[in-house]
This record gives sequence, C-alpha cells and structure tokens, in this order.
Amino acid sequence: MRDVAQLAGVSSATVSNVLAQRKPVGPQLIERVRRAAAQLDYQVDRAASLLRSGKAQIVAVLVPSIDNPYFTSLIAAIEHNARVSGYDIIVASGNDEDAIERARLAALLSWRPAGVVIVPSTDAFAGRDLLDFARVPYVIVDRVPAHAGADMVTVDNEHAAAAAALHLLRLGHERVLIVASSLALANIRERVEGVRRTYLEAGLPAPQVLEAGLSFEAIGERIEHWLAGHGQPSGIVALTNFATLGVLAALNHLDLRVPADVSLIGFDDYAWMRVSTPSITAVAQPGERMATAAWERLHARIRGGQEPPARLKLRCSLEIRQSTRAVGPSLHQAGAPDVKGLEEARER
Amino acid sequence: MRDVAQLAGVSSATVSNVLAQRKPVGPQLIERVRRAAAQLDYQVDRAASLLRSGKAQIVAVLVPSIDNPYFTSLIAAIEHNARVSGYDIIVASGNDEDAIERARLAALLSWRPAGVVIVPSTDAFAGRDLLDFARVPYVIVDRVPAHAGADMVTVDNEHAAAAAALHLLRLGHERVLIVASSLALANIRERVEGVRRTYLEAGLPAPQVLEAGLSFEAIGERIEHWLAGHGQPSGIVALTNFATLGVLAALNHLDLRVPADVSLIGFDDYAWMRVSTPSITAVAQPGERMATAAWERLHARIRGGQEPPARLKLRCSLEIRQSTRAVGPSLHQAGAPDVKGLEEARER
DNA sequence: GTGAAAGCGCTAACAT
DNA sequence: ATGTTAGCGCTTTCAC
Repeated sequence: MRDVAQLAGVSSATVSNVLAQRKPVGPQLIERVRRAAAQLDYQVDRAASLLRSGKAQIVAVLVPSIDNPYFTSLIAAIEHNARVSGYDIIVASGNDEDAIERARLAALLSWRPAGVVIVPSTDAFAGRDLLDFARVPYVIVDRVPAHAGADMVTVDNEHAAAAAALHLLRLGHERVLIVASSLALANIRERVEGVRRTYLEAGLPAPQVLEAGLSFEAIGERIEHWLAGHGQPSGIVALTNFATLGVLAALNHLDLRVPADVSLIGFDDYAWMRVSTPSITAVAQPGERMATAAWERLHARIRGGQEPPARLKLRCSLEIRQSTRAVGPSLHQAGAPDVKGLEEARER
Repeated sequence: MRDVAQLAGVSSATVSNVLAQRKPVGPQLIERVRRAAAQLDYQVDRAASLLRSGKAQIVAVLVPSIDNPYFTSLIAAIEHNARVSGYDIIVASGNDEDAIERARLAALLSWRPAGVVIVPSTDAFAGRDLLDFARVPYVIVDRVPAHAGADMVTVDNEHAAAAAALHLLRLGHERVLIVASSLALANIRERVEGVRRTYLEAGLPAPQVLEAGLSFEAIGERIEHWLAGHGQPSGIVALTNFATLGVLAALNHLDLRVPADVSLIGFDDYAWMRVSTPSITAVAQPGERMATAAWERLHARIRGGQEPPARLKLRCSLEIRQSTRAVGPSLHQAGAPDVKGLEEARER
C-alpha cells in the first residue's frame, strides 16, 4: 500500500479511501490511485484491514448439512449474491446438532464476519446467544425458531403442504400417509399441519404421520417397515427431499409401482424428479428467491439498516407431474362443495 | 489476550505459545493459561494472528460451479477433513470461466489461506500463476491441466470409461453413443478415449461422440436433436451427471424406454439413481476418498512437506443396475476371446 | 523456559 | 479534500 501511495504521489489514507470508496476523493486522484494499484497488482491485505476496522468483507453461512442439495443450492445462491456485493463467504456445517452448531458458529464468528446467514440445526437455535453477543447482523433461513428477534426468511410450509394435500384430495385419495423427517422441526410440523387441516376440513380423517428420520437410508427402511405393518395407502406425501428418495427406495423394494399402486408427492424440486420415470409431482421451494431475499435483508442490516426484524414467508409452487393419479370417484368431479370452497380459500 | 495473561500471571507471549503450542512451556504454566483462557471465554483474534504471522487457519476451495452436486459433495468432504484439523474453509465458484476463476482466486488469496484446493474451471488452469506467485500450497482436484508442478488428485477416467464400455460390449451393444459435456476438458477426453479404445480393441467401430454442453437443459435438447438426425443407438454412455440427466430428459421426451429401447450408463452415483425406475447403472467416482486424499496432501504441504509433487489416480467403480440390458448375441457368452482378454487386461 | 518490545498493513480520528 | 499519526491484537525476535 505504501508503494501504491508513493507511485500515485498521495498518502496511504487516500489510497485506502479510494479503494474502499469510503470518503469523497478528488476524481483525478481517484484515477491516479486506481492506475497505480492496477500497475502494482495491489490487493488490500484483508487481515490488516480486518484488524483495524473490526469488520471483514465476509459473510458466514452455517447450514445443518453440506450434503443436502437443498442447503447447497442455498449456499450457491448466497455466494452469488454476496460476491456481487464484494463479500466472500465462509461455510460450515452444524451437522444437525446443537452442540456442533454452536462450536462451528463460534469459529465462524472469530472471523468477525460482516453478517451471518444461518439455517439452525434444530428449533432450539443453539447459536442465538452467540450471535446476539457478537452483535453481528444475521438472518435466519428456512427453519424458524419460536422466538427470535431477527430477520427470517422461510416458505409458507403450511400452505405448500395444503396445496399438495388438496391435489391428492381432488384425485380421490382418502388414505394418505405423511412421511416426515423429524417432528422436532417446526417447518416439518407446519407441513404436517397443512396436510392434516386440509383433510379435516374436507370432512375426511386426518392422514397418518410417519416420523422417519434425517438420513435417506434410514427413512427408506422405516417406510418399508411401516407399510408392512399398516397396509398400503393410496397416496404418500413426503415432506423433505430425502424423505422423497426414501419413499421411492421403499416402494421399489416392495415392488409397488408409482403411480399405479400409490401416488407420491415429493418435497423440493430437482432435475432428477423431472426426468425420472414417472416424473415426480413435487412442492418446489423457491430456493433462489429465498437466498436473494435473505441476502437483501442481511445486506441492508450490514449497511446499518434499523428497520424492525421481520419474517418473510415465500410461497411454494406445486409442480404436478406423473407420480400422482386419480383413484376412485374424484371428489372434484363429483362437485363436492366443501372441497371446492377449500380450494378457493387456499389458492387465492 | 492481555486479560488472560494477567489472570494467569504470565506474559502475553507465553499465552500465545501455550495456545498455539508453538514453543515448549512449563506444564504448570500451560495449565494456568488454559484455565484462564477458558474462564474468560477467550478466543484468539484471527485477524491479528493472521496479520502478524501471515498465515490463516483457513483453506480456500475453488470449484467451477457450486450448483453441481459433484462439486458440492467434494466441498462437504473437504470441509469435514479441514475442520477436524482446525481449519475453516472459504469457498468460491469459478463459474466455468477462466477470467472469473482468476478473479475469485485473487480474492481468496488475499485471505492468505494456508492452502488451496482447486478444481480448475478449464484445462487452461488460469489461476496457476496466481497460486505460484502467492507461494501457497495447493492441490488440484478432478480436472488436471497438462503441465502442473503440483499435487493432483483425480480418478482414472480412462479406466472408468473403459469399464462402462466393456459392460455394454458384453451385453452386445455395438451401436453406442457417447454423450460428453465438453471435449475441452481433459478428463472428458480421457473418458471418451476409454470407451473408444475398448470398442476399437474389440474390433468394433468407435462409438460416436456428441459434445452436448455444460448445462443439463442444453444437453437434453442437443441429444434429442442428435437422436432425431442419427437414429437410435442401442446404448448410451453419459460422461457427467448432468449429461446423464440430459439423456434421461431427452429419452423421456422421445418416449424411448430405458432399458427396453436403449441402455444407459451414467456418470457419478447419486441416491436418485438407485431409486429411480429403472435404477441407473453408473460409474461411481470415489468423491470422499478424493477429498480425503487431497486434504492429506495439502495438509502435509501446509506443515512443510517437501516431497516432489505427485499425481494420484483413484479407481472408480461401475455400479451395475437396471438401466443396461443385453441385446442381440452376447459377445461374452459367445466367448469372443478378444473381449475376454480385454477384460482381464483392464480389470487387473 | 519466560518476558519485553517491535511491528505486521491497514483504517479512523484528527489536523490541516 | 487530503495528509499525519496512532494503534488494532497478536506473534516473533531477542534478551535473560
């Protein structure tokens, strides 16, 4: 930096101000400094900058698992947004465990990131006190703890699940199984509730719920076991992408065909769902929009925004494909009025 | 740190030495310092540490794309290994472009990472000079530039592709299409060569090659177009995961059944390939082993290892599933001696 | 084996 | 609008 200052014939403070666009500087000096910096291939030493200013041009991203494509697509979108604004990202995985989440978060915070994007590993949101103590702006994505005075971006889980349920309902499915990952997560409970309410409001018994776990291998086994013990539903709603995979694995194993033997609605929307045979009807979460919204919130806070924290709920869309088919008498065609009314109420 | 030193009744230098385990310190002092640090919840300021020492406990990971599950699984595995050794990771995407790769790499290097894991965006390996200039240890993964005096970890692409080809050959497939992403990448060319050589050595004409692009939507369209113009092969080898998806999309669209109408071997092995109907025969790359090997190399260099750079080639495995089936007279059952010989030569 | 002191390269506060 | 200067918190060198 000294060299740049010398070459441009200015002080180091001016170089700093030009490069960080902090204080107003005369246009000719700006030009001289820029040229000198370019000529010397100069890059600010982020360590020194960070040490002095106390803030890094970095945002930390903490997700429950880096192996889950849902979270990695979130990371990719955040990375893109952050980069455009000149921030690098550091990532870590909480491994679905509170203790690890805390430990990883502490490590990330020691970089003094300008902001943090966090998907809590559990509803306990074990990292909250660390974040608050560090006074770093943060935004909570996807999983939402009960009480948190912070910005949050999620999807409308109940609405999404209700749309899926309504689709099955219209196709005449009365015996439906919900495959949940873990009911300890609020967003999963909301999804369960969306399906339940839709069925109850239509005057049908509430679907059964299977809590199958977080890893897709385990999920497959549990489902297989459940189906053996409870008999076959006509439709299944899988509430996560791993649950969707697990259901398919189990059905394959039991030699049950989709949608001939059982209809399936998955959660999350991936390329393979479009190309598999049959293609999979699925609830598509707006991952990119979530990431963009989260970044906008965080960026505003980083720049000192003081609006009260808000919770943003985005709508999912139901991508109807080949894995769901009509069975028995269609309630919709039969013109059942309560279902029709429900539809309008929910799809407004 | 001053507080810790005071509480423990020692100098700050001693605190530093204890915490970083740099110089030998008396066991009682170690204990006192440790206790004081714990009591005050002390964490070293990484900025100051970095500024003074010039090295961060960070490794930079640069991949061509964060949207590709192949690369994200690599990131996940690297993150895990690095974390165990006390390093955080910063990630960036080169977006499959040399210029962006260079720019992102420059940004990452300004953090003075202890090491870099890089999957070059193209064979040009545009970041080489930056890495060499920064004198930072690095390891090149997956894609290997022609000349590079650095540690490299790849798979044996030619062998893997040959195994896939051999499988089709044994099943009697003589008219085979290779769907490549981009022939500008050496690893893709090696895969093409593996298939070609296997067929040529068996006395059969070389399979045709379709260069379909990097995005899976584009790939699907190109394949559809190709099939319309060239007629239908009996078997397809897709050389990347996106190519595999693209092939499936195209076949679906043309209403061709797998494996009844055409057999398919994919590249990379994901959960959905196991559970789709039919399940997809695929070349499984040892992603986790690659990441572990890469980390071991890098870690050794970070600690000052001076062995000459080496290229490590790992073996892939062929996961045989339902998407491939025998057609016509099986060359294998017919006991064609050249094929048999080939098999032994390649599967040693 | 331990402590004292210098200084890494930058930015913020202040002076001009 | 620009320059001067102090000091961020640690690690390293050197003296003991």
